[in-house]
Amino acid sequence: MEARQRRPIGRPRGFDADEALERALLVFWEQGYEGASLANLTDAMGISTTSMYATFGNKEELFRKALERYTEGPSAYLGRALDEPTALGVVTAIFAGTVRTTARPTGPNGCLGVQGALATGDSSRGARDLLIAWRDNGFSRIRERFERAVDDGDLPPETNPALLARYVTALAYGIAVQAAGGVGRDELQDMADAALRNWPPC
Amino acid sequence: MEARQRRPIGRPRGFDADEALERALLVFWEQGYEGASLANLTDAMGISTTSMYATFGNKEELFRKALERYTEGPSAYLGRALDEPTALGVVTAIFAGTVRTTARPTGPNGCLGVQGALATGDSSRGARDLLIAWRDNGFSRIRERFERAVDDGDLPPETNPALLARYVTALAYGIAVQAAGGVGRDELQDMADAALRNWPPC
DNA sequence: ACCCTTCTGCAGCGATCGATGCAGAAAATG
DNA sequence: CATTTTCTGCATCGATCGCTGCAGAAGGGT
Repeated sequence: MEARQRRPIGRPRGFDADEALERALLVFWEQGYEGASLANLTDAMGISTTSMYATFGNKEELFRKALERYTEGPSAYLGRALDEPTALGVVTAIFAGTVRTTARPTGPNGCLGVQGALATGDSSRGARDLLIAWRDNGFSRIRERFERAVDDGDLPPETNPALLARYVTALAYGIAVQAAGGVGRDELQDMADAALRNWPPC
Repeated sequence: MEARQRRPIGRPRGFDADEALERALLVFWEQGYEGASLANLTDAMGISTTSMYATFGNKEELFRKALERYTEGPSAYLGRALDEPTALGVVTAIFAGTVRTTARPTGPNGCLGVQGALATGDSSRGARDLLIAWRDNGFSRIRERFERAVDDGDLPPETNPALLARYVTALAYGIAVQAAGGVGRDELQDMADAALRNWPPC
């Protein structure tokens, strides 16, 4: 069989779908799902609504794909953090990644997974539930990493991994909320450093 | 002078403005500023849009008044917490109040001051900025309380009150985000208790 | 009685919401 | 060349958005 078709049949796309999705991600990140209108999105993406619907489906599907891109891009620090050899290293990397991603010198502040659709009307419940599942997935991965740390003897055997994961995610979400309100990167990093001086906290 | 006019001039209101505002508060709390449409609000309030505009001004003013009601009602625990004699007592009360208010057996979950308008479109920037100021006010009151605790010798003199206040508010916002996602009251309270076992954390 | 003031119900305002139908353009295929 | 497939630009859809004009109702003052 062939390695890959040279070009797909039919008229080729007149824009870069990846770059368009990146632009859409930035709009969702800054304005939230409900605050981002189709006009906002397509303007930023540089395409017509027709092209958007043909390529991405609809607004909710576009949001879902933007969230995937966010997970593999700005939020990819989580996966790397979980590979740190110690629980302390994991949490240090999580907090550093959270601060770096949510309080940025340019671009949107805050976390898409938090502010994208935290409280919504009925018509946006799909996006809201999607983010709830996204956050829950992050929590579960951290909890499982702490379970392994307990098994490794890295964390004391009496540690409650779920409780500890709740603590870490809560602090990370709190950092994201503060960053969304304009609190600066240095102040948030100092706070995270201070919180890490007591580890494990419970 | 008289104690009070018996009745104001003109046709009297056909509804209880306080109760209508309470209903509006619940809608904003659950659906956010952008997710709460005028139809949602007036339906819940049991009045017409005309009466709403005559009584409260417009949607943004209604939100402002609902936030005031929230501050003096569900969020009033903050003021009481700051009156606790020790910094540890203050933080314990703040966390307990946050958990109790954001993870409720009935009614909206989460914190209006966080999820009411965290990321919005341009047309809702007023509500967003209002909540940023609301959160900043809470932060400042906690920071000032910690400054006093340092002066009192209740907290070590090398304590950074602003940093500590960032930590407390971050954890509280994190609790609110988790509660908005459906995390239960007991689990959040256990986490807060565990975090308090190390105090001050920095 | 009469006027004045305030509130309510109905209807509808222009604008924007997310989403589509359709004709033609741009490519591969034959 | 003609055919097929896919994508684009234009125009627009019905629904909903926040909001308001207006006539009449419901009270007080004189």
